[in-house]
Amino acid sequence: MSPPSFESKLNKFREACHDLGIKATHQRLEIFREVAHSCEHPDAEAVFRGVQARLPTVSLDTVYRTLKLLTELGFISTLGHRQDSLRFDANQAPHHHHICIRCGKIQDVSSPLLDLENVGRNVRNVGTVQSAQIEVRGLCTSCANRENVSMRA
Amino acid sequence: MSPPSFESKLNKFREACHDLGIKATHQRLEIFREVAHSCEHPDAEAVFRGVQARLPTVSLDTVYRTLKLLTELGFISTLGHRQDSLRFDANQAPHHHHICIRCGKIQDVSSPLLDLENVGRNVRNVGTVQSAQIEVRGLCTSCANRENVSMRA
DNA sequence: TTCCTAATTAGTAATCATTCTGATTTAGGA
DNA sequence: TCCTAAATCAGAATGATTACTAATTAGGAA
Repeated sequence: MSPPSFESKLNKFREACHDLGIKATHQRLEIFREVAHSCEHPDAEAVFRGVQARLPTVSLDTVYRTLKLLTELGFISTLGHRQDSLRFDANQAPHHHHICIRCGKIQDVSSPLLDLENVGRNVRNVGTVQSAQIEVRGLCTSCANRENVSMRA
Repeated sequence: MSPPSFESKLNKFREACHDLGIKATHQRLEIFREVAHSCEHPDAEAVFRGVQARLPTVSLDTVYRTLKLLTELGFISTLGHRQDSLRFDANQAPHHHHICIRCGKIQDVSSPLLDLENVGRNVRNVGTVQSAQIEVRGLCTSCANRENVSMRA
């Protein structure tokens, strides 16, 4: 990320803190800086090590809390989604998954537009393609209907 | 999955065991059956509970080992991939990821063909789309080059 | 600048999915 | 049937993450 773009993000973060009544602490700013300046898609431990160079007394706990906060505020995001546990599937036909963000239901989705060749054509410059998994998140039809009903009430 | 199709898979599994010199134990067959007959995309714990009804002394460890084996042999697959630790990303522009299966390097990939609207059109029947994450796995360019060199040697 | 309170720290411990260990059992070929 | 490596079992260990406590620090409004 380029420096000017980071500075504007930093200011937005300060504003968001102000609006929410939470404090823009050194730790929070440094942790944001660490993630923003890394191209490595670091994990919490790596962020911790990076921030430690500038704030030697920072605690791992603060790093975890702050990464969670930044994610919730939409300033950073996670790669993939947290998996409480790995799930298995005996359907060996090529397909992808739709995961309901309300009830957690997982449905199989197949689509020629999302097939391996199509993905491969779009990824050629970064490397080879062996597999592609698409995780779509949203409301399943029953949760979406329930939402519509409650909105009308 | 329909019963006849499962029986043929079961036979293929027996054959594969024979070919590889590994044993087609009750536990393995029952664990395979459990995943194949479930439409719930179960996790290891759920498979364990299901198999326990038929094999009361089965251990959780065996379930984990067998699910791993079945995955390696290509009889089942996992939803997404195991994350040792969650990784973070400050790039908030819509993009996806290419993960090198050799060195683990993660690269950002963006493509209009893989954007949210396009995905949404293909998923309309199962629910709404809020976000879509694509994880492409393969070799990064440097690992692919190294592979080509060693193949020529 | 002062003050109030949120935030941080250190250190410990809980949690939960997963994997390892060491002893015991068993599949399946001879 | 017998034998042996492979597989299983029960329980302990591991590793990421989260939580707790009590004491300390520091943001930021007045």
